[in-house]
Amino acid sequence: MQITIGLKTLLAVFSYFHVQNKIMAGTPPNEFTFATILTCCSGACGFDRGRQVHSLIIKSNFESHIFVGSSLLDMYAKADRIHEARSVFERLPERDVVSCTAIIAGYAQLGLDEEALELFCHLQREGMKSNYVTYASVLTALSGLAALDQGRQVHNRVLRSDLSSYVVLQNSLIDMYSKCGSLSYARKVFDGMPERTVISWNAMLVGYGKHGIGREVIELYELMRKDKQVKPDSVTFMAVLSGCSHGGLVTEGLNIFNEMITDQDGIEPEIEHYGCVVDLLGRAGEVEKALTFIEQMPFKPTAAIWGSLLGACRVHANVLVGEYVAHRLFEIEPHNAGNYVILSNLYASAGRWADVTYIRQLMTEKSVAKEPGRSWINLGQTIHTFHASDRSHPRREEIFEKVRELSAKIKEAGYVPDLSCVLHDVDEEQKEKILLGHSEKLALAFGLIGIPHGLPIRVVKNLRICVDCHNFAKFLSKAYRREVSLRDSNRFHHILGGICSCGDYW
DNA sequence: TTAGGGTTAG
Repeated sequence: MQITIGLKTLLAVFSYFHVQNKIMAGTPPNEFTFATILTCCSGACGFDRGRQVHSLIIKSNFESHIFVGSSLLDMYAKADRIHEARSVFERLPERDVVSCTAIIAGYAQLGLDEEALELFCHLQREGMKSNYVTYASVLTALSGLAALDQGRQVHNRVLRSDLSSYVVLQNSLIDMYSKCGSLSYARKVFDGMPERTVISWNAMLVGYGKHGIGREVIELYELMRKDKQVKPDSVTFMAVLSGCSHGGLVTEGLNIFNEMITDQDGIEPEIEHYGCVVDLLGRAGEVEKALTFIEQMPFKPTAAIWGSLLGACRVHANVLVGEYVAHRLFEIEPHNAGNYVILSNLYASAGRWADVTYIRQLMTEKSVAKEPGRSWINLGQTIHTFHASDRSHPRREEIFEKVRELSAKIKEAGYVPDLSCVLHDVDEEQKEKILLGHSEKLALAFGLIGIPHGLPIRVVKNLRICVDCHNFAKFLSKAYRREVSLRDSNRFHHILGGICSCGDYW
């Protein structure tokens, strides 16, 4: 990988000077030269060079050439300059499937999913033809949004096109369905595939893992071992180990890790696999064992690994190890608010309020800000997004009324607001008000209003779900006899009858 | 000559 980037950069520099020399020698570069050179300027490191090439392109009057323009906008998109990319796209006198796909993919790859979807729909209305790259790109955006209805529509379009047998597209569909919360559709696509690549298997395994269905992970993995067409790779093991961890299959996970250690498949465990084992041990409450494991592994622990163990310490209320781990984590990630929040929750669970206050002060001192939490819910074709205490929704009065009604009803059933989830230094009444305004609760209340009984309420959150909101959703599912599916930044929580598929560990 | 393919531990 390192070599590839090195070569690419080298090639970019070479091509650049080659072009410059040609110009100086009186041989002007043409559309072929520019389109090629730009593909070597991708990413942040090639951006300066790319911009220089752009000015040459303008001087040579090639900016509106379709191939040159497509590479140019792709170069900007890959350097995280989506506005520049869009403006190149808008200036193109004619568009084709490649230029349209490049800009849609640009938005999707930067996580600007709504913009990607909007543009896809707009260009389709204008008569854009899609090919498999276009569909794969829009499916990525739909996965990010968890927009199941639109995902199914795109699937239907794919089925009506002559692209439906593309393995790549089917892999995208598996991923889209699983990220949109529908494992059964994902499995349908998987089962219907005449041939599968290792990616197809991995996508399905990751799906089961994220949904916490450990048994299916193991069953599918065993099925994969019997399939002579395909061999597991490093990602397969990651998917299986993580699936075991999320699904609570500790022994199975450890066995599979040992199989890797004994090198049965020629795939050496990487730091990520060690990370999965830390998670596996931590989840099982073996926090000290996990710490020893970290100290003995042949890699320097990353923030992800310490983060996993800190999460385990929070769940199992191990303040001693938690404090140690948090400080290792603060050394690596001093500005990640999530870590401070978990340590604060850990202190709160142990009733160490002075330490909770200290963490809050520390966050202020270091000006660590929490990334704003955001939840959304799809109703038909529309995505409704909520921020904390969001009053921008046209049906806000109804929504806030529903949250209050909900809260009162589940309190009767035993729900107690977990005030330790509020880091602001305010009185208890205020804390409860802040908690009730959490974006997940607004989205859940809106789902309860808008989604007919009998259908699951599917909510997506951009961060890890908060402890109080998780508890709230559990009580809601029982009191209103509703199935709740919550996707957070980590995994799915399927909540039914007051019980969550994550086993309260996340 | 242009987009480019899907899966990755907290």
